[in-house]
Amino acid sequence: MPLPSSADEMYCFAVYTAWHRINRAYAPLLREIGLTYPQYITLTLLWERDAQSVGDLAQRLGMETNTVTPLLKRLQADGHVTRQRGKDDKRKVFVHLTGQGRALQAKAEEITRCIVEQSGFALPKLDALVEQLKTLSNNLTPQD
Amino acid sequence: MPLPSSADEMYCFAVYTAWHRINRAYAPLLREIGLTYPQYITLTLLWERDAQSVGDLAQRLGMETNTVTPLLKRLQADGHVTRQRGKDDKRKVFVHLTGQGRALQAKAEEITRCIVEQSGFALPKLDALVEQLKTLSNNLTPQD
DNA sequence: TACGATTGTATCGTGTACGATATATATAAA
DNA sequence: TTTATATATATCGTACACGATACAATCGTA
Repeated sequence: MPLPSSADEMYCFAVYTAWHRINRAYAPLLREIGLTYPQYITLTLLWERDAQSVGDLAQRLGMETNTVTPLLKRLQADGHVTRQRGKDDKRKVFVHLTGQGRALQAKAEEITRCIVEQSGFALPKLDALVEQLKTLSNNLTPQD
Repeated sequence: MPLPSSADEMYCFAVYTAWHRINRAYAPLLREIGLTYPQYITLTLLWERDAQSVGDLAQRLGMETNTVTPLLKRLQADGHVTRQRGKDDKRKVFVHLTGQGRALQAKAEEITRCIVEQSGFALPKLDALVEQLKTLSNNLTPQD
């Protein structure tokens, strides 16, 4: 048993480890299309709905704008998105997909399909897992 | 539904988010005793068994030594551990708890107890969750 | 014994992630 | 209209996290 002896600590350690391994499983595949995992997640939100503000993206990612801003600048530098000040409210910056950024979706879906298959989990089991994780998350940070 | 539309992506997003929220729930409490979450996890391994090598700690944390080395140096700078070259094998560096580092265990356990209570999960449910995460993790990176 | 390969740790560069803070814009109040 | 407050984003400093690489110590084999 290579985990902390206290039962309390095992639970948090397990989620910590699971996140690491998922990231490590994704990283080499995503690297082939020049993305990091957070960049991929961010693009996923944009593929679902284009032209979101920095704040909206940060809120949905559960991150701060000071994390998302440089990430978006890298996506912009790589030609996947553009960033434009809002005309209505000049404080806001809206992120738009480029053709190149939209074209990545097909490749990314292929990668995700590969990972999910590798997980060895059938859909009902994955659903239950996701539900539990959501409940856990919401209990820990109910303000969101 | 503030998540990616594709079912595939939801699962990985859920673990990603859960890890973030657990970290964010821990961070303010750990800050009171001057630790980050990875530092806390590392100390947990040392509280369980003292005098482990850098490589052993990295392997159990699922991280690379180039991540663990600076983390351990910070723990050393803060007076929680010492690092000593092995006498038998001089390539190895063994990490030992100081009295101060050992004294943190009581405070840290109190924090963890608080978090687990906040999670709102009874032990059998947590056990099931941990089992699923372990299976998922192992499927994704079976080489470990 | 010598020497090539392996092992254990550390260094460097890049990319998240967050707290604290700054800046500009927008809104509300006086 | 001026002032105060709130909002949206960005900047700065610190701490992970990893790939690539460097280096010294050790081991294996000739």
